[in-house]
Amino acid sequence: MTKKTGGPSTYDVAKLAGVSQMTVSRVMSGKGYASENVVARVQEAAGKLGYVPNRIAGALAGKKAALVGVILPAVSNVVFAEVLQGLNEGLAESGLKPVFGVSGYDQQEEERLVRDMLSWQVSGLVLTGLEHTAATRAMLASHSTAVAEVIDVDGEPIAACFGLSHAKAATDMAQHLLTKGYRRFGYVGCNLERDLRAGKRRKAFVETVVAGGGEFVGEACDDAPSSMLHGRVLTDRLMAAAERPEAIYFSNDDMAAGGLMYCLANGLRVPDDIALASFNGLEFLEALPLQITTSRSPRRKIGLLAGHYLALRNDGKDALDKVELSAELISGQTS
Amino acid sequence: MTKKTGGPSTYDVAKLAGVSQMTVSRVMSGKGYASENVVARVQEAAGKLGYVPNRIAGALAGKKAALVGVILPAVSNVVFAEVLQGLNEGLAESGLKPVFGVSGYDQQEEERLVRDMLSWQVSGLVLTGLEHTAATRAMLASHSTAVAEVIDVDGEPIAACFGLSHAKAATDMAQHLLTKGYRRFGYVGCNLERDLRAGKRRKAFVETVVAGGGEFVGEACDDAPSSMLHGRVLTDRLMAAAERPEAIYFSNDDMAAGGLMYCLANGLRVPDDIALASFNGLEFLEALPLQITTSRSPRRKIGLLAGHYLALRNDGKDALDKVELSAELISGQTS
DNA sequence: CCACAATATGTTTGCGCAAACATTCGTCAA
DNA sequence: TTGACGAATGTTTGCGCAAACATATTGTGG
Repeated sequence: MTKKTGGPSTYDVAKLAGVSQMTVSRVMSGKGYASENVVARVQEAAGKLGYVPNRIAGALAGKKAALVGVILPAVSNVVFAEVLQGLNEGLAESGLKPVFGVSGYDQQEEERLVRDMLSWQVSGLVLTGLEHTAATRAMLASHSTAVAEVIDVDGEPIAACFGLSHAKAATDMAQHLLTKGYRRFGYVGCNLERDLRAGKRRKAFVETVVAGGGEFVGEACDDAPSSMLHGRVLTDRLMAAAERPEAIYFSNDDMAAGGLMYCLANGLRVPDDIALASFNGLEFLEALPLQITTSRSPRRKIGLLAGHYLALRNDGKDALDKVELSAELISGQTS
Repeated sequence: MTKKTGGPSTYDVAKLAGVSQMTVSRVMSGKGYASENVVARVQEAAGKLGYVPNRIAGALAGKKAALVGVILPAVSNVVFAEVLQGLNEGLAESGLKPVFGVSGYDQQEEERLVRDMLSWQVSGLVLTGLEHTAATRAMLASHSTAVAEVIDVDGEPIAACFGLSHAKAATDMAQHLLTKGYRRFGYVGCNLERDLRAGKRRKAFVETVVAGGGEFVGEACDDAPSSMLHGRVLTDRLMAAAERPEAIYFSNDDMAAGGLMYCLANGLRVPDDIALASFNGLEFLEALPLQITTSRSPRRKIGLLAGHYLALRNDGKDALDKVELSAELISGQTS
């Protein structure tokens, strides 16, 4: 008798097809033997009843769910959407299904989400960055779930790690701008307290320009989430200061695009009056009137590697668990 | 004995705390009575063992999972990120956890995802738009899961529906442009085959301008996903045609921003040479050198309403199940 | 000081499935 | 003809939890 639990079960299908529940289970999963006759009868019965297997029960019986938990700081950012896309591709063959959580760049929230994911018995977990609360690390240590940390490699990974050195990307950019002859630098960014990768880039950038004989003359930052509008406002603020920089490094492309809009709207010549550089290399930059100098992060590739890793680990196989990719510096028209 | 199943169970905690499994269950869920002494002992034991409740088992025993499935066409689009944000807020109190799937604007994929979500026994489902395959509708009809369709209201909802009339938004915009004196119109869009809302806007726009004495002189469309870059390229294509429009309606803000970039880069005066209008009212428009005329869609509100609805339904309560919100026309500097 | 409620705990049961272990049947080589 | 093996199916069991149903153990008013 079909309970109010969400639909027919193997019991109902079995009765209708005149076979045992186990046979239904076998036909549905395609594992084990079944005669063509029985397969046909079971499938017909299942179709007639609108049977959908209960994976909750399947996961409980099989002791693990074909789920991977993915915890991202934000979804409004295309960067993470692209990581996700790569992950989906990397996972596609494996039957693993990604389940998302959004931490809002908050380690406490991340901890909550990790606990949640573990409680769903996920067979793999994707985390952003290498910084987590002690409790998060403890939980992960005591569970055997495979963990892949993505985006960043500057730190101590828990286990597998796929990303790039943000410090290096910023250092390269600083070097590039120094080589171009710029000496007086500014920085525009936001969400630095929470977006640790952006913080690492800022730090490396400042250190490199100073070490290279440049001068760091000022910055405009705040804690709001990054956006084009914010980039425009903060660039305005920075340029209003007594000492104007010759070149500005932005926390990311959105902010830099806002900076460019500020320049366009205020008649500043780029790069003669002010040079602009940023990080990510998102596609929308190509739509702007000037190509912004930036570093392209291998976002899709990162997701793909993480997906492959978790798929292999799920099959009990070992897999390449540390890959440092590099960001490609794109010299545009704004520097 | 802790099996290799992913950690300690209530059994282990119970033994360590010297109580029954049921008492552990009660302490963990906070339901039912428990003395302070026992609560403390159980929590200590749970902490010591790193116990994380197995919600798979809980869901099976309780006959339903505290999950809501959310199927969106894309995550790279801020629109959906904002809907998601509202949904999270609407769901926050309820203990329901959203699980996402991305359909890529493909109804077949949506069908697969719905099946998947149902197999996880979700207690609610959020779908985008009102168009689904027959099989999807059949599945939903035979399961008792609450369903909320969001974004669009132009059609026959399965059950609950929270969104806006895209036809009306486009009609309003057409009227607005007619009132402003424009008579020769063009359209730039993409992904129309799949993004049915965009298609509805286009159709209503064309009909309204023609009915209002205007002329529809041409359009540039293709099947790629929408992006600023694409908007720029397609605007170029449209403007290269023999008969140039006085005003262009874009499928959305990204495309329109691309159009604006085209104009800036090619020295076209906006709105004198060409007027631009679009749909969504995303924040990034405020960063652009000119405010683009657009309609603001109540994205967060839509998510919030859907979240509240599903939370109430999950508690067995009835809830407001149809809300048509309206898009606010924002008259910018590009028309 | 008892009756009865409120509180505090324990025991049994079953959710739906699949692993593990039977059992039946047919086929083919010896 | 037999028996041995694989193919095809059935039966039993338990995953971890929580609902349902006991059974103590307190406290409180009459």
